[in-house]
Amino acid sequence: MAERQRRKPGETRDKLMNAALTLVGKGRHFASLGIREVTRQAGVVPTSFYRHFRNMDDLGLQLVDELGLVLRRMMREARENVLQADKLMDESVGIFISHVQANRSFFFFMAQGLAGESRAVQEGIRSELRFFASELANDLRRLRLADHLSDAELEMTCDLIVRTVAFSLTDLLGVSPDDDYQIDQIRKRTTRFLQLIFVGAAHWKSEGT
Amino acid sequence: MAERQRRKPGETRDKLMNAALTLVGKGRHFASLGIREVTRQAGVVPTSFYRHFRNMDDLGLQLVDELGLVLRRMMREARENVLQADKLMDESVGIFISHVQANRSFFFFMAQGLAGESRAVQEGIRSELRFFASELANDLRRLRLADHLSDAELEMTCDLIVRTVAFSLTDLLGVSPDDDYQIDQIRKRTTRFLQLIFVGAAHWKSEGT
DNA sequence: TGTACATCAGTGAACGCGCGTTCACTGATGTAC
DNA sequence: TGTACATCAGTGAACGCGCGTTCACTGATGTAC
Repeated sequence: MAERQRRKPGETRDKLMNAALTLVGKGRHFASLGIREVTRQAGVVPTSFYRHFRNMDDLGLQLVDELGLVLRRMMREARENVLQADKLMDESVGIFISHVQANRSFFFFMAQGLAGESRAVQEGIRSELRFFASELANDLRRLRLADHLSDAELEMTCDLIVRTVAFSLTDLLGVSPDDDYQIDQIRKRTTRFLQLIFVGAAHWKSEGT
Repeated sequence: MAERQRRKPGETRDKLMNAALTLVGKGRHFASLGIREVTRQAGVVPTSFYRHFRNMDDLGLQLVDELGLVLRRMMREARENVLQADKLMDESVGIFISHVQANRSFFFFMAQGLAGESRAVQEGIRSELRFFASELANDLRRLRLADHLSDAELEMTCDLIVRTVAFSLTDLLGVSPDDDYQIDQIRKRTTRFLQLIFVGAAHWKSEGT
């Protein structure tokens, strides 16, 4: 081949990152991927890898950054579409699930990375989740859905919500993307979890804990 | 070497499983471990591996079984020690944390396996968690702490509790085992999560959801 | 506008190494008679 | 109790292969004058 070199800048870089994601999406664990394997999947010579990444950990870190973008897009869509407070949970969970379906590989990567080999990747994903929780807290304040909670209590509630949704992610990824019945079960269960947490938050103060 | 062959039956098998766990405990991901690496750590010749396991996945499956024993021991201890209902959560979380500290490698393996490469390992761990949740439901019934909840509601609550604790596991494993301050923070946060869930469960019915 | 040069992303060949797996062999233990 | 044999967990040598990484090279693009 070797037809054209130096196409659009960053093209090969993207190809490599997508190749890694593709392999992860096929069920491989990121920690077990090799450089030659990724370049092969990307249709690129092995040496090209080093033009863009120092090693696989480095590629992982850059995937975390892209993951951040995916999460932010999801958040934006949720904010735009959730207008009525009473449907907040239903719709948010729905948006979450549809984004997971549309970016399955990314979310596989995220689920793997939480207990992954690279401490840096782990920290990156964790900090994305923290950011997510704090944005959620802002939104709930804005919608005046948490007026009776102190900042610390609201933060705790949002933290628990994000964790619960993140755990549902592993349910979702364990099921075929075509299995609508199972996916709907997960959707319902996740929604009920969130409702339970909200009921808890609503009555938190009255317990005097 | 080759001093003695055929010592206690299963001795080498245990050595291999412990070697894999040790490597995982050192931060390696199970999916990236190799047969030669594990046998090296175990101080055993590579060919010995095949006397006990077909491949690394097989070893992983057998680790899941042992993990089950660890979890059952933990459950038993919790049942023996939690006598007063009002300290139930505090003490249970304490027992959980001390067992994680005592079996760190096992819990690393568990956290990794939930989003792991082998579908079988994943299913095994998931089913351990389900079992745990159903045992918890039994206990809460027995202690008459869930009288106002239907079976389905109680099951949901216990599921959420187990998930929350499992997620705290990843917090715990991300922190040095000597960092008492951070561990105490995690302990407190987890306890508060559980309290929030309990408050939610206590007021669930009154919402008419 | 044209020319000279630096930069940079791609290439293919080559390296030494560790990997998973096979094989035939060894000797201790368990079992049948 | 003794003997013959099957079984089984260990061993070390050997295999071919794919791995990560290096190197010198190529040619397109960007930049200075």
